[in-house]
Amino acid sequence: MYERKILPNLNCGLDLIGEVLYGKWKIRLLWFIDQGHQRPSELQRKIPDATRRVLNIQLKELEDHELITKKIYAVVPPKVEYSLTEFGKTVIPVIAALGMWGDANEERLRDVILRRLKSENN
Amino acid sequence: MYERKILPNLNCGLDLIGEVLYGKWKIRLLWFIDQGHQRPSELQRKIPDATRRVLNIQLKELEDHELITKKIYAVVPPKVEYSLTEFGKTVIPVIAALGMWGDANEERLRDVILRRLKSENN
DNA sequence: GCAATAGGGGAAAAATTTATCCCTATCTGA
DNA sequence: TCAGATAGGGATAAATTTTTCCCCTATTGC
Repeated sequence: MYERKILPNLNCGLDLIGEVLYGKWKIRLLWFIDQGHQRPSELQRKIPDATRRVLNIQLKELEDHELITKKIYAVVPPKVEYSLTEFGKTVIPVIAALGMWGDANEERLRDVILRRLKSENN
Repeated sequence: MYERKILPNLNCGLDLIGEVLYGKWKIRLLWFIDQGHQRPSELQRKIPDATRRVLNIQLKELEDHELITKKIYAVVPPKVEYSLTEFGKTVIPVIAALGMWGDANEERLRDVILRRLKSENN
């Protein structure tokens, strides 16, 4: 496992939430789990751009941070289900706020993001 | 300037907001600018763990994404002031929601984050 | 002349995060 | 018997982000 060399700042609320929500797919994972997509394979189908590997890694981090729990059924073929913890549920409204702002400004955001990409790759 | 090799996903609101808010210091920059700390040196004092260089880079990105504007005064020594655009102001409540959740769960978050760090560096 | 102030930026290194590739199991259905 | 589904993990490469280091501009004050 990778060992951090630079310790994170944990001074204020923004630092703290950043520490648990940063990660390319974490917010989406929480969102889809909340929507009832609890099995790894479902999540992978919902987030096809992520590789299985990263999703597993990020799910593990979410679990370590107590936002989700993992239930492994002793059956074959294996079955696993993730659920939000009570704590995890409290972060959903915050994610919803992020998504709503993004949706409300969809066109403009797409526009400025693409413009910047083009000038980068000028 | 670094040229991306993997294009970002811009499918949903969450992708879009992620694209403009990701960056280790961006949220804090927006927050402090909103609080009235508009000059680069002030922002640097507010965020001492970031180097000048990164703050400049991230401020430039926020500017490209039209969340802030930069005003350069033709004086010596130079004076620069950043302000939120109208668009940028609309994202502040979302950031506030992030910060409030983080503050409300401060102890627990610090606890789980530190626990995970220790087991990583076990 | 030299330091301090205020704001920048290039290049390269280091840190961190993601992606790629390959392997392990077992059961079901064709 | 072979393909596919289900879940997982190690090793390594590649991508991306952040840090480090060093340099530049111009004026004011001593």
